Amino acid sequence: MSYSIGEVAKMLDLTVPTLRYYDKEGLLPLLERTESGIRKFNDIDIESLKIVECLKASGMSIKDIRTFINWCGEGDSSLKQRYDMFIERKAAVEKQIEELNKVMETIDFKCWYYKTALDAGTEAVHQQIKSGKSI
Amino acid sequence: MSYSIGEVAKMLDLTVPTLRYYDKEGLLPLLERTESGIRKFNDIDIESLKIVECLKASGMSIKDIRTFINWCGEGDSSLKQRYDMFIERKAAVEKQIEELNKVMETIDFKCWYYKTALDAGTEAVHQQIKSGKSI
DNA sequence: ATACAACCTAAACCTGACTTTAGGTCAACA
DNA sequence: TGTTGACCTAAAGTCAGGTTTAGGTTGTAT
Repeated sequence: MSYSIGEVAKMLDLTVPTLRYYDKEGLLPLLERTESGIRKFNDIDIESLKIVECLKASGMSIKDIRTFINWCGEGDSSLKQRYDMFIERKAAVEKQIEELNKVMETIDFKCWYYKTALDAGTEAVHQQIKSGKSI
Repeated sequence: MSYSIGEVAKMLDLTVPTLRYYDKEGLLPLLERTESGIRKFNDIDIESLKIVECLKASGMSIKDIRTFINWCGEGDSSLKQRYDMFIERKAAVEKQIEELNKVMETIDFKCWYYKTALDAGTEAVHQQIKSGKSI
């Protein structure tokens, strides 16, 4: 099976220019073309793009993703680098989740704060001792 | 207690120019100054900045944070908007955590994939049926 | 044959969130 | 009194990650 750039854009919820940009940035080094120069994506390209999206969602830059893609093209000699990179990504994502959990606590407090204020009709319900300007 | 911009930068792990930028962007509307124009941060400003950081970490833009800050200055008439905003933020953060958990699954798989490949000395250990290019 | 959508490139443009630069003021210490 | 470090502003610069534009080609349906 092979897909046009427009089909892939729909499948992965990306725009056509974004896919061209990724290609230009070297994230699709093995992408094939028709004789007339039209890109032909196969299932492995789609899987690669899903990994690219995963790495992007983990907070990696395009430049660092390209480094990884290049390692993939170098074969077994880069296995250690690639392993280390995923271990590092794991730690980074764990840290982000932790951070978001802390953010959630604050947001949950604010939801309660504004719900009670809204029920009371006024934020003054929360001004026990400390008064004055506040968000 | 009041603090200089440099002290606040250290306390919140921000740069001095970033704090000036936030001020210029209207995130600190009640910030006081000395007669000679030097910024004087008090404890409530610090708390406000912590909320700004929380909202930023939840994925909000400076522009939208300013809108919220402006609502805070409008008093009780904006309670509903502020409540709704936090409910929306809660949903947004939940979605991000969910997304990161999916990302984690893929990364965990890749950690396993590369660990076994590394132990075997070659990625070929994973090529059972489908062979060819792959990341 | 002709239209029309989908494809192509190169290059310019855009946005957000800062950072850097340039030129100046202020406050405390020796 | 001088000098040093921290403060100030306005304006320009930076960077990532795309998006838009302009001009052109391709392929399929009528």
